[in-house]
Amino acid sequence: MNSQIGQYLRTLREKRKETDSAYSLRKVAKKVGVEPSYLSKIERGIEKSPSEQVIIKLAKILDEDQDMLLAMAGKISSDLARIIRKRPQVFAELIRAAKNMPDQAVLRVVREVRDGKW
Amino acid sequence: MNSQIGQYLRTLREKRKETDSAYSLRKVAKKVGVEPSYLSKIERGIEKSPSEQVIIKLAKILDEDQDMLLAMAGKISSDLARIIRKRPQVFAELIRAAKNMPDQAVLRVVREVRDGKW
DNA sequence: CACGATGTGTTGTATATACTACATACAACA
DNA sequence: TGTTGTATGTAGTATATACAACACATCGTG
Repeated sequence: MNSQIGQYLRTLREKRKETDSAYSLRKVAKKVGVEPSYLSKIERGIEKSPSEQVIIKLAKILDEDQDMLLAMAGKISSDLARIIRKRPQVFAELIRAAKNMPDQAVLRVVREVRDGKW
Repeated sequence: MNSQIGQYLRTLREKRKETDSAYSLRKVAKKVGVEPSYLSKIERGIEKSPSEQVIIKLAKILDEDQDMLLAMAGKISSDLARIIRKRPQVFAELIRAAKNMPDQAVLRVVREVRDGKW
């Protein structure tokens, strides 16, 4: 099922491994705190997506964006979820409004907002 | 645990029931497609939050905002989740940027976006 | 060529999720 | 007074989630 994130994780790790032997499956698994066999199955898409905790650790170790990895695993950062749940109607409007905007436009809005244009 | 949404649902339903006998627990449960005992437990906060499907049906029957009910149940509309997962980095930035904005400011941004100001 | 490191296969499992089924108890109404 | 509707209590269940434990085969290397 989740061969997406699996393949992606494997590619990232193998690339690192070429120049750094600390990126063997077993060593990464140990750093993350899971069994090697489990990580193996994740990378091969046999196991369903791991927990948010595990994904975040993998993101840090592999130096990847955690929001993207979580999305590939079909999840959403719990901090984002919390923000939305606090004001569900307002954020629902915001997200649905931005749905069809090109990235650039969204990011321009983000910058304006950050500059305190409100 | 979820006495929040439970109490809220019960209040809504009981209010309706005062003037419309179609809003008994049993009848609402039947409309939703769940066992009365299950709905009873949800309303009393004994049962964990129901599925998105059930919440959406309840929102329609009780004429409430489904994003809010979902949020009260600790969930996020799956359509919103899908939008975010398609472009996780962009939307993560947007949401985090809007985190501390007052509702009014967010809604102004929404209006601007809707008016095609991009 | 022995030995450690590496990846994988198999099996099991604790916990959570999202309910159903059925029995009991009360209350009104005819 | 009986039956109909209403809420609740107890027990059980199917499915998913998120892993661990351990044995096994291979591969490099010192």
